[in-house]
Amino acid sequence: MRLSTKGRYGVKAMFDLALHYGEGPVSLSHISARQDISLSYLEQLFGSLRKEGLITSSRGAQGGYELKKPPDQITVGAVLNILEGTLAPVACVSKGHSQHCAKSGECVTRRVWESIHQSVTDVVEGITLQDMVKDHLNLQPIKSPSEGASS
Amino acid sequence: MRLSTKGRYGVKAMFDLALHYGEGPVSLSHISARQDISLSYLEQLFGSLRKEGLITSSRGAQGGYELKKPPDQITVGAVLNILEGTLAPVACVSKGHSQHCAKSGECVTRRVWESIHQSVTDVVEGITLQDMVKDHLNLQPIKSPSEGASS
DNA sequence: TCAATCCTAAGTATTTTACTGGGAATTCCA
DNA sequence: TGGAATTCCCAGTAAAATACTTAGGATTGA
Repeated sequence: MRLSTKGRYGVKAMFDLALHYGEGPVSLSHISARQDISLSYLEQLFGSLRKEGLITSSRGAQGGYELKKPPDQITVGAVLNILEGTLAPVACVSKGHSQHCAKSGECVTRRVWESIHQSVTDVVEGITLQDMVKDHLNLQPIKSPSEGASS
Repeated sequence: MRLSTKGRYGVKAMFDLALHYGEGPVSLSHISARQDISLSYLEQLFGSLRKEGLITSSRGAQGGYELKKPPDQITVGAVLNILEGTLAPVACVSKGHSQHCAKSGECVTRRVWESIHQSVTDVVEGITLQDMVKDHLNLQPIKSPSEGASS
């Protein structure tokens, strides 16, 4: 039940974009450095995310990527679905899966997998990039030049 | 986020044991035939399940496996935890994982993975083999009033 | 022009998965 | 007592998936 690096890196990278939302395009080299992810691997992931309409790109110098929608309108689930393919624990309960076993109607294990799938889906569809940004700001120690609060 | 065959087969097989709970040992060759799982692969899985105390074995002719506890005291989660290792979507939120990244305290992605892990755990810990048996009996078309449950 | 950047496809080493095989030990039953 | 049915154990292995890297082309701003 492990998430692959695609999903993990993808969420981290999208969070990074959310953190800089509204500041113009962010280059992959910056994300690569900040989040410690291989640049060329990121290129792959962002290709998929762009094709699926989550981000827009601008080429050339000073180019980069931006979220296509505000962070509160992009869920972690959307990112994971694109990069992981599906979050179904077994193939037979995933959405695009057309052919199912003859016994699917009376299959009790299938019901278990459906429950897992549903709960995972509910969780990830319920978390937006904006939520992550908010969390981040709360967790972050406040750095104020005037106060000089140390921790 | 796929479950491996170990987890899938393991739950199916344990469900089979639950269905025959109280009828003496069930041999792997029977489970193999009924659930359509390779016998020698099942041997591997049952080795783990036995070592972890979910089932007991009796060797020799007429031997086999039995649930060590009643079906309502064995959860799907217990089975999956043994066979899948852990249900954590990323290593850093799994239980036995001691070393964590320096930033774990302020890691927002980690919180996402924790939420997923928690929800999956809640679901699978909340389903017992008894629940599956009950479901199975409900789904099963009633065959004949005179005949009892023939499985 | 040139450097920074996106874009794409292909290649590859490593790891994981999903088994299979061989054989030893144990136990029931005829 | 012998043989069939079973668990038990460990090692091997083919195929698939993962996690990248490499190479190079296309685009754009300064």
